[in-house]
Amino acid sequence: MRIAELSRISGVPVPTIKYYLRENLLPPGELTSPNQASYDETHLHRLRLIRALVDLAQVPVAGVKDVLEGLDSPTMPLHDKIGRAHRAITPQRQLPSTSEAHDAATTQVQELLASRGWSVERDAPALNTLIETIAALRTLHQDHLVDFLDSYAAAVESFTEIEVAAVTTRTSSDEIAESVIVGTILGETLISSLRLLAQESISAKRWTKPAGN
Amino acid sequence: MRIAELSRISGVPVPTIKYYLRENLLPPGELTSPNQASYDETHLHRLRLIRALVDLAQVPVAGVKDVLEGLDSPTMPLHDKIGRAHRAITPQRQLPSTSEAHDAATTQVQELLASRGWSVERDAPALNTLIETIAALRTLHQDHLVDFLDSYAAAVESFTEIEVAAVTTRTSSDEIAESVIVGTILGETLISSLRLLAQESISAKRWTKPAGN
DNA sequence: CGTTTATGGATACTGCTACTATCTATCACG
DNA sequence: CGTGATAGATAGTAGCAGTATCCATAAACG
Repeated sequence: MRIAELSRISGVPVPTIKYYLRENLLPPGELTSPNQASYDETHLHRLRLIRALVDLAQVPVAGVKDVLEGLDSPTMPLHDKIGRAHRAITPQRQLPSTSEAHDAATTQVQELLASRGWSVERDAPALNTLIETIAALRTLHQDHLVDFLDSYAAAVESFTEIEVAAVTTRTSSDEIAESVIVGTILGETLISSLRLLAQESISAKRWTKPAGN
Repeated sequence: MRIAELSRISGVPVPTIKYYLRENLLPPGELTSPNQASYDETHLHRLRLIRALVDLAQVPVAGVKDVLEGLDSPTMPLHDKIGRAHRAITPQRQLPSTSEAHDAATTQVQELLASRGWSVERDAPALNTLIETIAALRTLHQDHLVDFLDSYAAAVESFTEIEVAAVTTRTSSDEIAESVIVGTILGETLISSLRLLAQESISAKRWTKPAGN
């Protein structure tokens, strides 16, 4: 198919497709002549993947590029591909000169990892975010959430087990990487939406009738 | 305290504080003379809240403004304040002309809500995101995650119960609104980080040794 | 009491991201 | 053969989140 059809089916404007081609998010079509290329199902699929990551999961284009480079690599270990996905959805934060709250949070996180038996690299992108978030919650006098950290972690673990189980049902090793990455990134969007819906439902029941400010 | 000290303690540059003042994210200090104002603990706290939402939770400044306006309103029902928080973290998406996948996803979500007994407004911001995400997952041939939607929802419900329990331990109705909003927004960051850590740990165990790419 | 430094308020400018628009030289198609 | 689409290159745009500059004061210091 030509670019116009690709655009029509995917709903992505032609100039945007050209932009993705320029940025190497999308591999070039097969040139049939100096100014004619033909695109196929793989391009359509890739384009849909890009839009899902950008629109739904709010991943910046540069991050999508990293993720896709990982997916396209035949030699990169899956664990490293996952690392790219994680980095794509956890913005790099500059470390803020160890404060008191920061140190306390670091300790708590270390304890949590130990008690749960989670082993992660010390420069895992999410580690910093978790520490900063806990420190922020404490500084904002919202310790109550932090007190339940362990329950949260337990519930989260059940998520991840579900996910791993889901992924391992797909045995084709070609597909498993994309499955994991999409699951990681879009799964986050999915869970987040579910959480907000659950919250709205509970909030409606609890705080619309008794006018509790 | 003066602006320089506010800046020093919070780590936020003076020009940025001025920017937040301009945008009415931060209430003006008390003027002691035409060009001198003094700020207090409430300004510091508000500033920290802004930074947490902006830096940690990636909420756009305009969204933070909405959320804070809600928090500052003495008359707005809590449920509406929560609505503002939800809108702040779910970017408005333009609906993409009902497609086949979209319709199927809509049906599935309706069934989920019914089976879980969740009652939400039909224009809840998260509803659309959930539907779009499910549609995208199916279009990308990643149905496996969607198949576990109910398990996800169950686990998510346990989150929210934890949260509600945590919040209700704080009875001061003045504080409850901020608690809920901060819990909603930073809680998302917290859960997301935990999930990534759990995933990394599992991924390390599963896919670094057997080179399973 | 004069000089240096900081401040409030207003306006302008910047860097970054994610596109859009335009242009040119083909090329396909009726 | 003429109309319209296309690849590829270059330039321009809108929105966001700050930064920078300026001015007229006011505080702090010697």
